[in-house]
Amino acid sequence: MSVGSGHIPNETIDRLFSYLRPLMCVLNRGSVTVSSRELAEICTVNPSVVRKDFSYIGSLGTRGVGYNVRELIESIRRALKFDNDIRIAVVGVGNIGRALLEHPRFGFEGFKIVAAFDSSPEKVGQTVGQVTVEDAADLEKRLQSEAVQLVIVAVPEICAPDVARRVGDAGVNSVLSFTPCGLAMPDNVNVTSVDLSLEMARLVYHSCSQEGLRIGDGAA
Amino acid sequence: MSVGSGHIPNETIDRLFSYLRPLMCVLNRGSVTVSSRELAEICTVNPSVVRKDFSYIGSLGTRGVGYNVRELIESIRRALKFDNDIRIAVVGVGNIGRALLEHPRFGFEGFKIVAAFDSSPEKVGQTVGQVTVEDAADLEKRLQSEAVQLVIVAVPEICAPDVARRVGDAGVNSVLSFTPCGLAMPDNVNVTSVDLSLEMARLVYHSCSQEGLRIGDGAA
DNA sequence: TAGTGATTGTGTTCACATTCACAAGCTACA
DNA sequence: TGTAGCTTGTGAATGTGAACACAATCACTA
Ligand SMILES: NC(=O)c1ccc[n+]([C@@H]2O[C@H](COP(=O)([O-])OP(=O)(O)OC[C@H]3O[C@@H](n4cnc5c(N)ncnc54)[C@H](O)[C@@H]3O)[C@@H](O)[C@H]2O)c1
Ligand SMILES: NC(=O)c1ccc[n+]([C@@H]2O[C@H](COP(=O)([O-])OP(=O)(O)OC[C@H]3O[C@@H](n4cnc5c(N)ncnc54)[C@H](O)[C@@H]3O)[C@@H](O)[C@H]2O)c1
Repeated sequence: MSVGSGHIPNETIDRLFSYLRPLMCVLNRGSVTVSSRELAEICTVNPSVVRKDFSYIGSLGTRGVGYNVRELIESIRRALKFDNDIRIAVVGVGNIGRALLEHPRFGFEGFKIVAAFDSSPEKVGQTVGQVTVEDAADLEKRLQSEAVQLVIVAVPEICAPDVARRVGDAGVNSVLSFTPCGLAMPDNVNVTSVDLSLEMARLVYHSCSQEGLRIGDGAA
Repeated sequence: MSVGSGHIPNETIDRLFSYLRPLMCVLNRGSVTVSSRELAEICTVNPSVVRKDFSYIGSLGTRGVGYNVRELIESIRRALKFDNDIRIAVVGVGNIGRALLEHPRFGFEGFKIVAAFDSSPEKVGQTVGQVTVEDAADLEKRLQSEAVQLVIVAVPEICAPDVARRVGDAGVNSVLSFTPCGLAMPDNVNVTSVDLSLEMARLVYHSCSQEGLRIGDGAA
């Protein structure tokens, strides 16, 4: 019972994606193979974690040698259903929306922003990044005609629930929201909220907690 | 053995923070108490999760009644070491940095951006949000004089490792980075990277996975 | 072809987090 | 005062991922 027959843990999914960037570096460096130890070092994880992660998507390595970098990248993308570019739309071209649209890196990583929407007449018609901002009134229709797979919601908090509902109705089932409020969504729609406040609170908490650990560091 | 004598699970820390926003709403609504069932419903978690989370920071509820909202907020903030405003600096006032500086919500949530830095002469001297952009050359000195607890790094990828190192040297031990590359940091510095690509990849993966589950939804 | 050194793949063990179930304890009311 | 109806707090069971150790397997060399 090997090749991806069963179920892949959530944490493994995340790590599989996070291996892609370092692997591209290794590939550009000219290496043909990479060992679990080396990759683990780059990603600061345990080597056995790397091996077990790869074991979920099949036996890709050669004992005594390591993993073929090119094959590995290919297999990870396949496992993550990341073969083709992911088609994205941005709703709300304010500070955040603009930053996303002008961010060139997404294009290199397999994400393609195919449309942007705003309700403000001033914004509609502007070209930002690779796309021209469209009127939010046409949202549903255009999401379908552009075969959008994922929508990034970057509108003011008060509008977010309404926008999210419309996105869901249009048949898109992945939403990345920048408003930390909970968006009521049907079961078939996955929502993730980017909550910077939470990240910051966590960081500060952990820094404070380890404060007490700095004991006995007198010069020895 | 009750009141926060032991160790609080990481997941609980995250959830405790995430309860704060809904609790503020409940408070503004005028409710004096809230039950674990009600709060769980708002946050879409299991009620027993809520109760166990609160049990880690002491016995705060009244059986048969629920939790006093005001006391609860107070206790959570205390447990998270969130009594005073967290002092933050932003390095790199580009698209992302500007969005953060102009975001008013952070102020209401207990985060205070006390300084911003950029290396571009055009940016230095500009006032964005509540602060005036300073020259990045003064970074270390100013981080210390402003008693900054957390630095948000929003500079181009190529500069990030250098900026991070300087921040660490200045004695700040919490860094929130927008570059997804791994930043080598001493052990006493906590780094979190905001990786939107990862979030998007995860969303799409899970949407694709549950595709096969839509079986037998013929009109019944 | 046999021996050596290196690395993968995985069964097992361990640690942590979620869920469940229920006794303990509070309020309200007659 | 006693009873009924909730809701909390928590021990125990369950589920899930991480760490570990080691046999299986490969390339290389003589
Ligand atoms: N800026 C930050 O650093 C930051 C941090 C955390 C969370 N957020 C959240 O992200 C969201 C966006 O932030 P921002 O700073 O870009 O806000 P912003 O005010 O700069 O931009 C919002 C944009 O949405 C447009 N808009 C409003 N209603 C709309 C609708 N119904 N349909 C389409 N477009 C609509 C507006 O015209 C505007 O262009 C907000 O909810 C904010 O709370 C922002
Ligand atoms: N914009 C996005 O949507 C997005 C998404 C994901 C990640 N990121 C990452 O976030 C970071 C910032 O993105 P951005 O869009 O704001 O970039 P940006 O180019 O708009 O802004 C970068 C700013 O940093 C300043 N800077 C450069 N070197 C500096 C130094 N040594 N010290 C201080 N300031 C310096 C520049 O003058 C500029 O103002 C980048 O690493 C980017 O890859 C951005």
